[in-house]
Amino acid sequence: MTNDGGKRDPSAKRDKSAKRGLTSAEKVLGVLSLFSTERPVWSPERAAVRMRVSLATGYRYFNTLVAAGMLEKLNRNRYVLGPAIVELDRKVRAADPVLKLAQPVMERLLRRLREPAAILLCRYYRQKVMCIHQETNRGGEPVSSYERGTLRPMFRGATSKVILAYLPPRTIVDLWRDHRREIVAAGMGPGFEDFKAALRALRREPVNVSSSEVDAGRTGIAAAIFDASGRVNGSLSIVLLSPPANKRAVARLTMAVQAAAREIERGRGMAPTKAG
Amino acid sequence: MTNDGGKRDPSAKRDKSAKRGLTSAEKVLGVLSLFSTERPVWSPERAAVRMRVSLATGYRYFNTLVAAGMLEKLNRNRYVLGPAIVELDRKVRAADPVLKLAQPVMERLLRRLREPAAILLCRYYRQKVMCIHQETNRGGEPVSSYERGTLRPMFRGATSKVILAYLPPRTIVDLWRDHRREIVAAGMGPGFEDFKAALRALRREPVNVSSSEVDAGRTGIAAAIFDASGRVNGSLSIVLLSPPANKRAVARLTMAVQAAAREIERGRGMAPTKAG
DNA sequence: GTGCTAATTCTCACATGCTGAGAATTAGGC
DNA sequence: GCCTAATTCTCAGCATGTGAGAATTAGCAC
Repeated sequence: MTNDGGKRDPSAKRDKSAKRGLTSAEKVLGVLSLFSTERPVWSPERAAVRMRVSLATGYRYFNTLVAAGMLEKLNRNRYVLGPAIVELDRKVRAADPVLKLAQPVMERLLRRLREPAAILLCRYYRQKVMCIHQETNRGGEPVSSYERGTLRPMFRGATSKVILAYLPPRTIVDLWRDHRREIVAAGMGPGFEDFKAALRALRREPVNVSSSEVDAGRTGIAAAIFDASGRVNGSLSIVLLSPPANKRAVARLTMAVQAAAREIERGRGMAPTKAG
Repeated sequence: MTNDGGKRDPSAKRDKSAKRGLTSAEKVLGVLSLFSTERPVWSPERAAVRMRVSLATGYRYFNTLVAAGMLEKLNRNRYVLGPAIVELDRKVRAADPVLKLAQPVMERLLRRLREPAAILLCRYYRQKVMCIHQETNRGGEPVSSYERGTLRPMFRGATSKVILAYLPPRTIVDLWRDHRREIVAAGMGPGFEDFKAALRALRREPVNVSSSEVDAGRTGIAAAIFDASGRVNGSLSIVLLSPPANKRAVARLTMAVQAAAREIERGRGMAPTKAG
């Protein structure tokens, strides 16, 4: 799904999974990850080649995805991601307790800001950080790169680093194994011990402030959000579109984002619908 | 996906599809439609019972969906729809040319309105109408029932009726077959000829105005949006939260929504990315 | 309309791999 | 660190997914 070139989820069992071929349903679902912003339209033929299946099977896959609404036939030979996805995301939003809690807090936080900024709610997803919700005091456009569903780099930017700092040890090990190069480039190397030390350092500050690490000229001020059992759930961050005026301004925003994160945490507790 | 109780897509071949059982991938995808706003959390066991498969297979289905990111394990026994859906919807939005064109038009249209209102962009989807985008001049909350991904009834409300009016004959026949009761209740019966006459009547007006058909006290003013080959693509509508002041106000809004729809249509033409 | 070509479905035989039942194992909670 | 429920594993049997190619359909040009 992450379009990372077909690399399997590294948090899955690493021992035997490599051997066994993909199940049929996995291959069908895999078709969805062919679709990207750069290449939003696919034909069954081209997909069949990419998935290493016959043309007939390519059509079979597309047909079952179309039947599920996950794909939509634009016209002869041209398919795009389908409306079922839109409907599903609505359900995801409706079922997300953190989003529900965070939204009003984010709106309130934004209203207190005088400078052009965006407030971001993000979470960890597959060795990256995904934007869940954005509030902005501009006409939307200038910060559109942070909209819901966008992925951000794991090791750069306050939004990500504040999550990274608190990820469970297993995940940290996996990240080191899979992204050593990137970690070193971000100044958290060169060894695993250095990386862990960098994370400890991040944990010492309640809020992370980073400038121009993702987008030039932008400053992120981020606080982690924890769930009831103390695990990191995501992050809340203020993204300033232009460099902050002075130290005092940064201090003020630091306080504000931290307070907002704590407020979101306070709202949790009531368990969502019970599963049977 | 529409949660319509497992009813199959009626636009599919109706002759032989009934006989053959579901393919494996179809069943896996079918699991996703168990999740709803009312019941957002499922266990593999309960899903296995609902899908008429063994417990082991229930776990297998959940595992492949989790591997694809379509489901996420909250904790032991509790699964929710996963972040891959969020990521996919981002791609859907990025690939939607109508949305891209409509958004600025909708913002501009909204700014011209003095009264509390929402502007809706909608489309046909599986015998219903789905909201694709919403712009509102209130604090979001009071019109939240129209947010992206929401389904609206096919035969009530201006937003839907203006689409219904131009659906292809095949679809109309299917709708009559599957929703006769509802159509009659909406005053478009009692016979198929009456239904077709009602649609003709709708087509005679460029804009449809309906009051309190979906939500009490609300008025919808909607215009159809057509694609380059003249097929109905969706609808643009103004939803007034309180009854309009007078006839003149309605006439003004009618003009405005129609002009906006034409503006969106004018923007199309440039073909999206070519498929291979 | 008529014909052309490419897209799409169909047929069928084969073997892959999905399935259910139950045993074995793992993991949370007290 | 126990205990019970959750989850995975094993395995045999057969349903069904698969590829190759033929048959059909649908869009498009003239």
